[in-house]
Parts: sequence; C-alpha cells; structure tokens
Amino acid sequence: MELLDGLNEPQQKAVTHEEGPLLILAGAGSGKTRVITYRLAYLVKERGVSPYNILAVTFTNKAAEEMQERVDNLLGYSTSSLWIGTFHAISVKILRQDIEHLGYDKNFVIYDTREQEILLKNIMARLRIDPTEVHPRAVQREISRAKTLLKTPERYLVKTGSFFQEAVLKVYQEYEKEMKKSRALDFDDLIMKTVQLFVYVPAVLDRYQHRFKHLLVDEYQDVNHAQYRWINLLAGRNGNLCVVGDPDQAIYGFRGADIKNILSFEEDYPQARVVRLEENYRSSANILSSAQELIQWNLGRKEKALRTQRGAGPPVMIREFASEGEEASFVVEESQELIKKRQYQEKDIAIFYRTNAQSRILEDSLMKAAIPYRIVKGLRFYERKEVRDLLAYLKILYNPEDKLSLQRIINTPRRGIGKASWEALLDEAERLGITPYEALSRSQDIDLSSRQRSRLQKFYELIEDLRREIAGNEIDHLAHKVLGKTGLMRELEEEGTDDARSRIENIQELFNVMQEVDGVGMEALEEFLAGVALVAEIDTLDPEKGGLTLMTLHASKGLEFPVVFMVGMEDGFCPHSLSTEPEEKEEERRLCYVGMTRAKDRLYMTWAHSRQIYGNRFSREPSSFLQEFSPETFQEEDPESSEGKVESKEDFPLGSKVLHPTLGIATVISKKGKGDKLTLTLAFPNKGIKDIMVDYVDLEVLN
DNA sequence: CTTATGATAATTTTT
DNA sequence: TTATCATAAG
Repeated sequence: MELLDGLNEPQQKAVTHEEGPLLILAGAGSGKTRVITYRLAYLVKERGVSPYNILAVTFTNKAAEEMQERVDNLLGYSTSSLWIGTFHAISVKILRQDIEHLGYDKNFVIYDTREQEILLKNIMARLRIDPTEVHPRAVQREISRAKTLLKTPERYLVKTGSFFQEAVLKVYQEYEKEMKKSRALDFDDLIMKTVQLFVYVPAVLDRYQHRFKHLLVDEYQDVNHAQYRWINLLAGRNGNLCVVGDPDQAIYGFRGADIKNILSFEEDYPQARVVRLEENYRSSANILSSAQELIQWNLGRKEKALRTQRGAGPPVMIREFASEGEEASFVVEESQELIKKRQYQEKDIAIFYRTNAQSRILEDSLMKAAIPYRIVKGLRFYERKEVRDLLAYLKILYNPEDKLSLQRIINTPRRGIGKASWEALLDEAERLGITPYEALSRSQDIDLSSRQRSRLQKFYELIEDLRREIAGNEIDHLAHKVLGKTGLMRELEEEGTDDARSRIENIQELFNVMQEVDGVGMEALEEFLAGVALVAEIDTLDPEKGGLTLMTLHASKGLEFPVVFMVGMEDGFCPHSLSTEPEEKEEERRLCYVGMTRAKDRLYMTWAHSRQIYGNRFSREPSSFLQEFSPETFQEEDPESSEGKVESKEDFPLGSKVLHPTLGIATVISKKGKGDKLTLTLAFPNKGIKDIMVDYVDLEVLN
C-alpha cells in the first residue's frame, strides 16, 4: 500500500488502526502531523470512510489549515465535507445550528478577553465592588476556570465561599445576564454551551454522534475539562476516538488544560490501543539528549525512550552576557555569521523568548543590522484601536444588541454623545425593560436636552442606514461604507501624522483579511466576525514571508527550525517568577523542553547577568533548568559508536533514574571512568548535583 | 462634552 | 515602560 511507504512500524500501526479508541503518544519530532494526515487519508482511501463522517480537532487554525491541505494532497481532491478545526471554531458551527434549543439566539457575537474584561469592570462598578480589593483580572480568571469546569453560576458555589468567591459569584451571575442580553458568548462559553447542548438535547448529540463515526483530536495533552467532556460525549462509549499528544509538551495548564486527561486515557477507555512514536526525526543527538535529561526531572511522567537517527551535532550552546543588549547583539552577530557562511538562510533561524515584552530589544537589534524578520504577535494587531473600532461597527451591524460594541462606537468618532447621554440611554432601556439599541430607536422619549436627543437620533439613523447596506454586499464593501459614512476615515486622514498613517495601514491590513471571505450579506459578515474572534497568535505567522522568526515559547509548539536561540534563560523568566507551585514549575520545565526540541541542528540558550524590566535594572541568575542537563553528551567525531556505547554497555544509561540509599531518586547526567572506577554524576531534585562512585554505593536502577 | 494632565497601577504564556 | 484612570480646566 503506497500510503504506508516511508512510515516506520509504530507509525503504520497508528495509521491503520481499525475500530475503537486509540492513544498515540507522539514524542517531539516523531512525525506526528504526518501520522494524523496519513490516518485521515487512509480512512477515506483505504477504508472507504466518507469524509463527511470524520471530525478532526486541532489546537490552532493554522494547524487545521495545514492538515486540510495535506489531506487534500494525499487524496488528490479537496474534501470540504471533512470537518477540521479548533474546538472553538467547530463549536461555533454547531452552536449556530442548534443553540436555539438552549434559548439563545443563533446570531451571537463572540467577546474576546479584552471585551470580557471591560464588561466585568462595568459590572463590578455597578455592583460597587472595589477593583483594588477584588481584581477584575482575577475575577475573569476565576469565571473562566469555572466555565472550564462546566460550572454555571448556580453550581459555582454550593456552600459559602471566601470573600473573593462570594464576590465572583455575584459578578458571574450578572455577567451571564449581560452576555445573554447582548447575545454574546465568550471563548469558554463556546465550549461549555456545546457541552450543555449535547447533554440537555439528546437529539442533537445523537445527530452528531451518528455523523462523526471517526474522531481525531490533536494536542490532547492541552485539553481542558470542558473540552474533554465535549469529546467524550461525541465519541460515545465505544466510539472511534483517536487522540494524539505528548504529556511532556503540556503547556497550557494556566488556561485550564488538564494533563490528566491524556495520562488517564487508558482508564477512560479501557479498550484503548496505545501506540508510542519514539523515533525522533528532527533533532541531532546532543540536542535531543539534553532535552531528555531536562524533562526527566518532572515527576509522574509517562516514560518515553526517544531515539534519533541523526548524528551528534554540536552540543547545546549555553552563553552568558552582561546585559540583554549584549545578548541581543550576540544573537544578531551569530545569525549573520551562520548566514554568511551560507550554512543557513534567515528563515532557518528562530528566536524564542518567554514573554512578548522581550522581543523589543531583539527587534531593534535586527532592524539595525538590516536582517529581515517576521514576528508572531498577531493579537497586537487586533488590539489596535482603529481595528477594534471598525470591528465594533461591523459587530453592531451584525447584532445591534451588542451593548459593549455600542458603547465603544456611540461616540467614536466624536459626535458629542458623552458619558451622561450614554447613561441616560441605559437608564431608559432599564426602565422600559428593552435593549439599549431599542431605546436608541426611541431616543426622543429619553430625558435629555433636545440637542442630545437629536444627536442620538442621528447616530441611530446612521446605523440603520448602514444596516441596509449589508444585504448583497461583500464584507470589504460594507467596511468601506462604514469608514466613509461614520467619518472614521476622514478623521484619520485629516490628522495627517505618521501615527495616523500607520493606523490607516492597519485598516488596510484588515481589508486583506476581509478579502479572504467569500460570499455576501449577513452570512459573510457572520463568518468574518467569528473568524476574527478566533484567531490565535500563531495563525498570523505569514509562511510566505521570509526572514528570521521571533516568537514566544508557547507559540513555538509544533514548529521546527534548523537553528534556535532561546534567550532570557534566567530564573524569573524560565521558570517564570509567577509560577511558584510545583506543578507550575513542571509546566515551565515542559515549556523549556518544547523550546529545545524545536531545534534541528543548533540550539543556543542564552542569559544575561542584568536586565531592564519595567524601566528598572535587575540583577539576574541563570535558569535552574540550565543545570539540569549536560550540554554535551555525544562526541562529534563518532556519533554512531558513542551512541551505541551508552545504550548497550553500561548499566546506568544517561538520563536514567537511580535510587540512592540515603539521598533518594536522582538522574544520571554524566559518567566518568570504567568498571569499579565508574563515577556517575547524579542530579538530585532537591540536593543538587553529586559525583558518586558506583563501587561504594548500592545504586538501584529505576524505570 | 472634550481635552490635558498627572497619578497610579500593572505587567506570563492564549483559544 | 506602558496603559489606564481620575480629575480639573476649557
């Protein structure tokens, strides 16, 4: 079977697995994407499964697009009936169809984190909750956490809670009411409402269960509880559920992802078949073994024996600098060197950092050196005021009940409708039990000066006028009308500053996105708005554009580069100073592992003795993670035999765990001497690094 | 209602 | 360093 040519044995097993649950434990660089796409193609081509009966869930839109493209290539035709998308995107599709069963309007808008925060602040102000005492951000996280655990306000607090929890409960209740009035759903709602739909309306669940005879979920290690239920319900008891993931790459715990979902898959689905992909096709031996040594420090792992066919390659290069400026210079100069020697092109090189704020100095240095680069910070684009303003207009046109968008645009650009008028409008709506937009339509009745009333009236007519433009028009045409009729564009053009010009450019960029939407009218508007709400950072990485790539460690997941620089490898960044709990530390270590395993040939890890943060200069210490592996394990000269040596001849392979009679469990990080002179360098999680002569101590090999 | 000013706060990762 | 917020003057 040609489809299986070039796949190794476990890969083939994963691809050809027939019925029932399947867990694919895919180590870093083990050809995971290949296996998934081949499996999808295999089901269709060899098993005669209709694409219509398959659902594939990915983590980002980018992954979904790539997968769609690769499956189409393998099949030789395009499969539009095969659903591939993120949890959120697929949930939107389902909810548009069926959410009315839950008493919600199907023309909902999606509120992103930013809008959610504004709404929460509004509510807290109204409830007179002091934001310095109860932080809106904390409330936001708590509500998100609750939704992730499928807890409605009614189920949020069964008993009495802390002061904070009681406050959250009040806000949460109000928040839900407001969201419903605005016909809005937040990210967590998309998942939770879908689960509720499945649970409360069995006919709907039944329909989708029948449709999706095969389910495939990528990045299963980063699934949260709501998503777990979502999958679990669709798969039914004995469904053909294939999940793919790597517990060592679970890095979204902060967002509610629960690594236990993948760790206990075999208990959830006792008939599950497990396939391990342990052959690494990406990294050279030194990089891989260093990463392996690092990850060994995490407890409670599913042990994996990653192997590579590749040569030793250079060791992991750890460099220290006096300041972040010198660190950036090194990255730039080293990159130039690699490019000059024609070993690599710009696009082969990536720089990873922990926080977005770290990118600035790197960008400056690259710019000065005239090195082209592309950066993953897409959300910043949608954070821009001008972009959000235009989007708010479009959202109001789609759904006039969207109070937050109305609030945003009612006086943008300035039209003399200030806080007092807005509040009078809200009071009127409240008094009559109607929505703000309805109140606006009867603005003449509001208790305001006739001047203010006519301003409101004019605004209402503007929106109504624009609403008539929706039908039959393409989205970019509609947006042009908005820019023209509202005076948004005129305001920018008249300003004439550099800043204004760059804002016009941003709007132009938004038009590029609009042009990708086919169709006209309400449907196109709907598709565009949902698409915009659900973009991930990484989705904005332009694959066409060349240049060095900059991104956060989180964004790097799933990618690979011949050369990787990991900068800012300091305590405080990596692990991050806000990650203090042991579980959080382990997640930080996994994040570091993810970064390291992106590198194919050369991996640099750098840190600076001093660094400016929030305007102040701080003294920094190297990341404790750097001490958890020895950079050089394999000799360059003879990669084949040195690999063999480690594997076969010794009792204490590098990276293995041993039990020391008094000091406890440790990891073997290097070895010296032979026979009874054999000395191991052992790394103890709490007691540091010690040299131990094997002959004197009874060491027990674990695993 | 708008604008300017300065205080103040908050700074992890993101669908 | 930056964004956001409150206050006071125009």
